[in-house]
Amino acid sequence: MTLDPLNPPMVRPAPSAGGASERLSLGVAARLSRYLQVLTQAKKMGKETISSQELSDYTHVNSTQIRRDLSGFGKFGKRGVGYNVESLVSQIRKILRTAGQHNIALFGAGHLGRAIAGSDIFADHGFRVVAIFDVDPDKVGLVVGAQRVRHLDDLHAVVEEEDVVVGVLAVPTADAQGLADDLVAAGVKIIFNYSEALLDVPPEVAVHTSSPAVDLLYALYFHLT
Amino acid sequence: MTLDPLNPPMVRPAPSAGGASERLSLGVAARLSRYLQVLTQAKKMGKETISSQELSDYTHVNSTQIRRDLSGFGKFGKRGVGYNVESLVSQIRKILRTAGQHNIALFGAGHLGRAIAGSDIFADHGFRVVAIFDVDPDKVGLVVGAQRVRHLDDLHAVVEEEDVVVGVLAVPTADAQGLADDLVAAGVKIIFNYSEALLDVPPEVAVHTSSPAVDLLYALYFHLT
DNA sequence: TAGATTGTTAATCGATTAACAATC
DNA sequence: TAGATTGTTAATCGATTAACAATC
Repeated sequence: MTLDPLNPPMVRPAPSAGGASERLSLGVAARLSRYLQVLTQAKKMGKETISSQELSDYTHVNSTQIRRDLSGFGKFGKRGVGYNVESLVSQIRKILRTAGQHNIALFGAGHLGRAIAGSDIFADHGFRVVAIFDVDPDKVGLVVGAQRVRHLDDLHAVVEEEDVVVGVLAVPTADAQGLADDLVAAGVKIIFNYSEALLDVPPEVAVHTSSPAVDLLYALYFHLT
Repeated sequence: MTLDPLNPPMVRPAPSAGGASERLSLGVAARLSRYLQVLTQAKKMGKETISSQELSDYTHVNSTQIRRDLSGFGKFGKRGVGYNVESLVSQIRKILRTAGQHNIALFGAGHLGRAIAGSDIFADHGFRVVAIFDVDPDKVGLVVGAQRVRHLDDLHAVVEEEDVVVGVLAVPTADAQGLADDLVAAGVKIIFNYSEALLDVPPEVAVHTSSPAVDLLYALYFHLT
């Protein structure tokens, strides 16, 4: 990336959070999120500092690029030492503007839904499951994780009252599109899809589909060749 | 809204063997895998042809790039019509050299393990769960999906007899590194990690860590800005 | 034919890397 | 100091895109 002042780089230094800066490029935002994952776990394990080389070992992003991604926003590291894990976590959270608490509505109280509700993989990054829904009336009322399973009729009220920003679909493929429609109608703009369905949603809604098999195919290709 | 910039999977490519045919670049292999996911589902839904624009809508990969990725390997499309779904699936499988059957050993018979064993998300792409392991002696012997849960002592024998190429870790974070070590010792070269652990493995072993929270952070960034 | 969509080119943009001075 | 690691530059390589002729 050039530093030509006439051509503002995509990654513009964000002067001490709060100042409006340009939107990050897709690649930078994706990489910063990845660094955050590793840093969060490293912090849990009691690691206090981490070098760009160590981050590279875990993320498979080139270490020069890591330093470059970070130095665009400030001088977070100490030469000869590395980066302070805890402070880097909060710096990146600030850059990504995802420092707060974000509420999730979970759909599906089957095995996958229970696994998600019982995991802290979301909680560690500030996401909280505030409601669990299931279409099966037999499951409504059961307690899963810290939540009682609710009926779909409550969706609109819950989204409004709890400020739900993400809907997670842990349901059979056949049910996914209908629930996506409900979420869109309730005003939720981000859908995380664990089913295999190809969801059709309005352009302003973001869908992320989990695809472990795709990741495996990819890994396999490099293993076989 | 564009969601995924093709999150480069966290995979460590095995060191390239001598010369041989040109290996696909990381990006091309990742994108082809994604096309395969959409095509597989489109095929299930009875779709016979698909245009690069439709593929783009579902993968968020630019349609020109899709045509370019594909045309590098042959003229698979019909102008004015699009691509035949079924034939494109088999062409891409050939390109990725993952057309056969690949055997998986699954670790963890908890909610996540059961969800995986009961899903056809892997089966649709030629991956078959041939064994389930759990460290909990109380779970050994239970039937999950089509498998009886086994004791870890059987690992070496199963890997050899069943030609296991992938180990999937659906276990608590604290157990993941130990099992990764066992898998490496048994000769498995690809590990799919659903825990939060940062796994240390030899360079020839590929680790993919599932990180839904990272994907959500990324989606959230573009939602908020 | 008319409309749609592929295959391909050329230009631009972003990622990657080696190298190294700065400095902890 | 000596060793380590950041921050930064400059050069290269590969990815991405708009545009459009070819053609179904």
